[in-house]
Amino acid sequence: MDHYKVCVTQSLSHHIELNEEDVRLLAELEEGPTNVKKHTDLWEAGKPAEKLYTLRSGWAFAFHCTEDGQQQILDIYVPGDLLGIRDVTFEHHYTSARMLTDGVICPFPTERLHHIFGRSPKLAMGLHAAAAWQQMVIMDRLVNVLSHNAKARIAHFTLEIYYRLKRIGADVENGYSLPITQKQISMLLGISEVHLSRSISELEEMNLLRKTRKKLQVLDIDRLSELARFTPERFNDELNPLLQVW
Amino acid sequence: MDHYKVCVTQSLSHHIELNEEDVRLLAELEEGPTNVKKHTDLWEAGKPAEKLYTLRSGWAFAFHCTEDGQQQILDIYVPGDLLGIRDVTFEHHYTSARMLTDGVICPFPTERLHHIFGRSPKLAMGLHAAAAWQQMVIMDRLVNVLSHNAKARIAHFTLEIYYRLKRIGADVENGYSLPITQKQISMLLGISEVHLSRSISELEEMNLLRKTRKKLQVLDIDRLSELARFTPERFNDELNPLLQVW
DNA sequence: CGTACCTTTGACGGCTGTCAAAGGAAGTGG
DNA sequence: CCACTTCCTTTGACAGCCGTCAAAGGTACG
Repeated sequence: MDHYKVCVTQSLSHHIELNEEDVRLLAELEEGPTNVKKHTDLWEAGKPAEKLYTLRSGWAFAFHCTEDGQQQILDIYVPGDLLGIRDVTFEHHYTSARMLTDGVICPFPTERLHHIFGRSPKLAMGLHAAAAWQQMVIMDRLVNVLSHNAKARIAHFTLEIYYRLKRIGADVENGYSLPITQKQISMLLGISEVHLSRSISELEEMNLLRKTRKKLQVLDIDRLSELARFTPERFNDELNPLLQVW
Repeated sequence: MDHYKVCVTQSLSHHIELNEEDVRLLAELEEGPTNVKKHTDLWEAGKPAEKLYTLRSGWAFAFHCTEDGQQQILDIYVPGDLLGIRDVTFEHHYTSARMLTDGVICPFPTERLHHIFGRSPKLAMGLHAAAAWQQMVIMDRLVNVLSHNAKARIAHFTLEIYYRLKRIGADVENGYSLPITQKQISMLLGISEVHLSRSISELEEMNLLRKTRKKLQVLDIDRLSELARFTPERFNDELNPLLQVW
């Protein structure tokens, strides 16, 4: 059986080793791949949390709507990410989520999660580890915003995406595509659109990176890492060996 | 059996309903309550993640040490919190953690977690839900920092602690004790110590809250909530009914 | 080809950071 | 119990990073 025909296996294989039986169980539970268009809503804040999704290809983002109609970007998803693990243990969605590009998703109905927990402790642990990994990324982003100025925040963001894409085997050496607007980046980083534009220009003049409308290239990873105090070891997501007992 | 003799039951009972058997299993696995002094280190960044802890009483915090010897506060723990769920799926601790006050903790060895996952899907789900709840709180804090100025951040922080303490049955109406320094609060909120002090004064002049050295009192919860765009429903942590199948 | 959206640039103001010092509160040792 | 030290909080002065407003230039899309 081709493991990667089951979408969620890609996400979980970062954390646990899957055997044939695990893959069979997941295949039973997961719904087939679905094509989704750019701007498709995956879920909406306040609605029941009925599914989680594997993002097989394409980008997506999570957001809040503020009362004045603006949307506050909260999170960004790249191919291979597991979407909605946070929301799915609550009765209602905490965020809304929408596709940034065309893509392929594999839905996984919430109520089938208890089959995972009931029939395969290892898979349950893998899911839990994936959630913990996501929490670490968010924590890392919080630290970034709490302690860095605009240029360092941009450097950190650049490297976070760089390593997340590298983790799923993408070619990032010659720049990676970044299908979000500067307005959206500015919200992720807590700075204004205008100041973001200026700060990116400064980083380009320093020869640290180069950004075009839809692409971002890392030019000097060492100086970027120093500026953002970014250590990629955090992204190593080996499961604690104390938990690997099966 | 008195459920609350097993510390971790208090934390998990927010998310799932525990029966006698669940409590017995947890009692088997948990180590007994231990008194810890103020300033005691619970764990250290980089070291193996060997235990998670229930904080039965007392306050604690998680932090990073920066190269210049400063410490960046990342998270704050109140009585009843489950400490280290994030770290425990990784081989090494991502953060350090230290007691803010004297307290009582119940250690839970990491390697026994697989007994939870192996023998009780419900408890495993409860643990997972507790982790997801913590991630929601962090996300909420990230949104706070991304979109609010100093005064609104302080209002948000005030309310976050208010509702977290209320959730565990503390009396918060007449003010709650807050055993952390303004320097530490300023790091949690991403503003300078000096500016924090000034902004608190402004909030006091507006009659929204009152802060003394070790106490914080909410005076006008409606206006505070409006200022911080804080909606306490997020802190309702009922498990998704789609997952309650046992 | 025209419109809508995205990015850049300029000007200006203000929120916030830094430096410095003073006043309190708490903890320590005699 | 008091003197002393240390830590915490507050206040003032000043600079600067960053937000807002506005408009122009560029790009994508129908």
